[in-house]
Amino acid sequence: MKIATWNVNSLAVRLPQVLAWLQAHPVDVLALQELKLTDDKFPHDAFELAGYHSVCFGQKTYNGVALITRTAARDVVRNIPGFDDAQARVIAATLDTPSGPLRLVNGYFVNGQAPGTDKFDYKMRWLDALQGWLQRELGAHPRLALMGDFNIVPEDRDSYDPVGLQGTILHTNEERAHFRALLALGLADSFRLFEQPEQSFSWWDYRMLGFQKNRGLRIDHILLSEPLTAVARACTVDRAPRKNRQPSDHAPVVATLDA
DNA sequence: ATGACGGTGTGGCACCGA
Repeated sequence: MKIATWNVNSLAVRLPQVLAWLQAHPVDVLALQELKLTDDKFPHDAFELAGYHSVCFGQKTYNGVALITRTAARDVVRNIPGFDDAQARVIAATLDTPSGPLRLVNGYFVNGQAPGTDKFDYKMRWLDALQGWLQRELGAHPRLALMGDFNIVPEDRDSYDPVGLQGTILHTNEERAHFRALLALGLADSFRLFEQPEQSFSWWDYRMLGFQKNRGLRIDHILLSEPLTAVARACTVDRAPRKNRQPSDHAPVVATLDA
């Protein structure tokens, strides 16, 4: 099976591209971030016509996440239980597969603006809460994938300018420590399970010909628990949609699992 | 040092993203 994540930067604008991508890449799971629309405007019908179920958690203008799935999802959780959050950033659900239940956690992680700001503090509190909740989730759901826009550059090789951007947002030691803490829960970065081209990124700035110059960051990730890591067969970034006429600034990331 | 690009909202622009 294939599971994918894509920050679409407004589903209202990107819906035709998402549907076209799904037709060309009929993945079993597509985790979407930055819907930028409320639940009453979510296009469930369009996904149903394409052969998909959908569950969403949106809000006006900012944030918003959804899970698009071939089979119906159950046990849907919105945001991090016990963490009071005005922003819609997490949706989790379970799929029943021939290999057993598969828990999906889709997150639009906090950006954080800059170290020392209120937004950065919020990012740290949000990451603390996520980590505690995921530890419990992993106890309850051995087959778990944590996927989404992490807004964290895990290592220097995941940035177009690791020296110039050292210590700046998405690159700080604090953010990277949180990423490693997630791995320490028993998760693996599926992208690094396989050989990859150098300078592989998942986001490029709209400005200054960022994509054309491949000045990007790898901030969209699919982390797999141990039973899923054992059956992982590939993980790739699909750069093609970034070349569309009206692209998201992010590209989809796709992981392939046996069974 | 700044702004560049794109999306949203209700605007004559500001805010936010990464």
